[in-house]
Amino acid sequence: MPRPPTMKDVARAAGVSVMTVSRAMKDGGSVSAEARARVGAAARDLGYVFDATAANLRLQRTGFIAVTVPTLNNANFADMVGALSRALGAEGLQVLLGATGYDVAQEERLVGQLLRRRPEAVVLTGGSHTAHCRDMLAKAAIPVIETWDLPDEPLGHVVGFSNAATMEMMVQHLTSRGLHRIAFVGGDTNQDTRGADRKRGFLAAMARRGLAADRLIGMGAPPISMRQGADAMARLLVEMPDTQAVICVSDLSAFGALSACARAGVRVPDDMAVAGFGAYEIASVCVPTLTTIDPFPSAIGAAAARLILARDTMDQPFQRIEVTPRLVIGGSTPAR
Amino acid sequence: MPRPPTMKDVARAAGVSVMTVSRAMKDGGSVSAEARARVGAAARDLGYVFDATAANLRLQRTGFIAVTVPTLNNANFADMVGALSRALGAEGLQVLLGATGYDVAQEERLVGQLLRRRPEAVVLTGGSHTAHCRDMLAKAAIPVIETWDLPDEPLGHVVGFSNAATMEMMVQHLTSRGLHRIAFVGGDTNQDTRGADRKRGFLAAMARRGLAADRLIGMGAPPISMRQGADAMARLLVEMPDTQAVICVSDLSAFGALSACARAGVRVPDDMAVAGFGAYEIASVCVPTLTTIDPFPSAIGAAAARLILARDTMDQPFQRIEVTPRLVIGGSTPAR
DNA sequence: TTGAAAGCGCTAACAC
DNA sequence: GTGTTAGCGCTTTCAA
Repeated sequence: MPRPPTMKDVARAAGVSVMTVSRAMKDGGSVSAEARARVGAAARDLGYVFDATAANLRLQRTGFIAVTVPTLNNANFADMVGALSRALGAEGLQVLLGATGYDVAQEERLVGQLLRRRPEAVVLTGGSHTAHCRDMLAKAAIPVIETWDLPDEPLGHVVGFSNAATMEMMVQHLTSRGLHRIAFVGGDTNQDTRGADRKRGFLAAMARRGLAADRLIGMGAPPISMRQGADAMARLLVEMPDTQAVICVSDLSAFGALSACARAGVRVPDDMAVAGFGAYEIASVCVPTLTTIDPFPSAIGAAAARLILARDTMDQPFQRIEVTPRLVIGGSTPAR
Repeated sequence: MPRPPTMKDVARAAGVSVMTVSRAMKDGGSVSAEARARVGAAARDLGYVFDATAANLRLQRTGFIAVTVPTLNNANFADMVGALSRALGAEGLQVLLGATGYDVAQEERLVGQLLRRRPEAVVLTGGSHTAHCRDMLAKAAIPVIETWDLPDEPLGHVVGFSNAATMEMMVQHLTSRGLHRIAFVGGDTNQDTRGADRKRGFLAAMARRGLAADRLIGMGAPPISMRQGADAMARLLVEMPDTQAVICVSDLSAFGALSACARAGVRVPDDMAVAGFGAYEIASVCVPTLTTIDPFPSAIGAAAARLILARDTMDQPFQRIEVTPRLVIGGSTPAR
């Protein structure tokens, strides 16, 4: 298998020096129209493909932005990455994506791998990381952006929101409808730190109102699936049948809960109110529609992209951008 | 901002040559235990991070596998990429991911960008590409794997299935239940070529049985959303109320159709049968569960990974691996 | 406008 | 076991 042609090959074919080829590959280079044409023709003939690796080494700029998400298989994270990727791609930057599986140890490994590629910035989901991971990121001396969270001790920039505060909004909504016996369905590990934050927010919001927050259904390790949401609701209907409302850690589990109600002949919202998180498409299509929280994933991605693209002009101060989530009231909680 | 430390810096600090550092960074290198320890300590002190870019240039191996999908925001593609990424990551290969937006022109641009990174193989979704895209891939002289399809003129390896044939399975299922007035809901462009293939397969299957296939609802450009599925069903109920069954291009639109039936008081499957494609989680959770086709996305990803990892040992012949989809009968079509 | 030389950080090959 | 040399493909710098 012959090795792919290099600039040297193109130069020889075009009868010019490699430098002229290099200049001709760029837009602005000062090259005579004739030389440029000859180079273009030679490159086409040879099937020349520019080698970004070599250019990166010389320029000490890779054009990579490392991004970690808990999982690819989640519309919220996919939306964020999509928005980020589009905005960065327009400026010639490329996303280098990795999934942590909701596990800080795997995040640490992943970040280590990604840093070897010399990314120009790192975008992380969440604000919880191992000590070694924090250390690596600090030493990398590149912009770090934590998202989907408002960490107390951020590594750098932050684009996020308070997961706990969203539950205050939701509990407020439910109690305003006269519902007080409220359950929470989520994971029973702290692996999904944002989910755990929402559970904490739920507990705090209930405590603030003097309501008992002892209806907690833990469904194992994240991500909590639709099926697990359905199972949780089935358990709840048996074990705590006087429950009036259920807040689920995500719309996916909330939809599962909704389905379990449908199967059990429990009317939503009359017999049971159901709320989710995430404003996934399903929330606006299912019957009844789901009351949920929209965290504006693509706004988070777009804001992160803006921070990255502005890194040269306004380098120093760490930004803390809050993207305020919105309560979306659907048919799964009672009308006023 | 100080430049990150290089092997030279580590070598100086450890009192050895760069070559010894290089050897100490690998597992197998022949380095004395003492030197290895000194290098390790120096590297830790300096916060040294191995520069994969430079090593790649020297080794002429990047460790990148380029992967294109229509969109990240799709559980089927996310599953495929996840399986691929896990299998490749275990061997030190990294996925370089890009989204085409269901657009061959954008795929062409994307492939051009990705090839500049010198990937060691390319995994594409689908078998339709622009002429220039095919040309670039042919000239790149690296393994190319097309997935989710069985192209007539593949570029290289293939891991997929016949989208058209899945619709034969589905039409067979519906007619065996005595349903003959069957509609198809999908896009009305050819951008989603796999969706278009399924529509062709539907038309052929109907023709084969002498059934009229004139109940086609086109909902615009892909991806067809849950909402569009709901809108399509709403239209169908008005415009062709005697329709007995609807096949939707994906489970997402099928779920939308299901919701529209629920809203309209149409009983599924008694008054209307609904079928989807993809075996998304929602299909097994919604009420009733959806009859669908499981294309085994992670099997596709795993098979592609195997082809890539075996590229050295069994280089030449192009493989054509069929991952046979399975009909999953749910409650949205009538029991026998 | 064009070219020659030097070097980005790393490693294969070959000394010793 | 360790060091020296050369060079991967590109671009900056400087000279013509």
